[in-house]
Amino acid sequence: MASLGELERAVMDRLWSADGPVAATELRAGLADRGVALTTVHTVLTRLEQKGFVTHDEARPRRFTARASREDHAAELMHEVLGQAADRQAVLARFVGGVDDDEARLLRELLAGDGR
Amino acid sequence: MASLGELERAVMDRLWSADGPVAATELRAGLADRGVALTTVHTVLTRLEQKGFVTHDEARPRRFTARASREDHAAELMHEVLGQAADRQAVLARFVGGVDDDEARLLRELLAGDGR
DNA sequence: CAACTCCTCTACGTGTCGTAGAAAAAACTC
DNA sequence: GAGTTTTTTCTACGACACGTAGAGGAGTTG
Repeated sequence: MASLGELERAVMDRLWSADGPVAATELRAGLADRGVALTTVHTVLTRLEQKGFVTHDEARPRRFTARASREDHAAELMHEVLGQAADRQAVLARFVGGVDDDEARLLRELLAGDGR
Repeated sequence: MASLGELERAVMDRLWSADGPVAATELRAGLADRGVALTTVHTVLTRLEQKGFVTHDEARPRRFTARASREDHAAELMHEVLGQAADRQAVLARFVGGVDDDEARLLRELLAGDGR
């Protein structure tokens, strides 16, 4: 379960917030508060690509895109955690026990739709 | 979100499988395949305590216990992931979309119980 | 082609984790 | 209770991940 560092997460956040591919320079601008060098951004992007979270096109100022949406990523993580558990039912029971009312309602609706 | 290393996870697994507190020597025996030294086990236990995953009693061959059950731990992780998401509804939707039939059935039952 | 921008390669510092020895502290044995 | 064994603590080191970025080459632009 490859996980993300501080800066890596920050970069992913920008990529997720953007709609469409983003160039390294733009990403760097978005991270201005951190004052990181452009090469740093590149390094992080390379690592994120190795981890499979990011892709880039072939155009020349390279443009980077998150592979999965922020929500898909979170949902995938949840599935990973669940998948690694031996007793999934027990985990789900505890998980459901911890969701608040609104979320429980939403879950019920989501599950009601398809009569599987 | 403190995460676990390879050996740390192995130790947690033993603690979770055991019913009741376990001494370091017993843990080491359970990890015989790895051939780790007893001091290594102690180091790992100390770190796991620092991370809040483990407690020990005051009896003299110290006995260690996992703070949360395996299932609680997994459920907590899932909540952590969900909690960090901005749009929880979207995450839940995708999560539900990915569960298999059995799990969906179970979830429906779990949610049907309380008419919140 | 000269100047500029962008990308890749390489590298270093720091923190975490697996690993364990040395030595203190406690327990056990006669 | 002195000697021996077990347990615990303290300290340390190598490997690897991650934040960080310089050097230098590749590509773009005027």
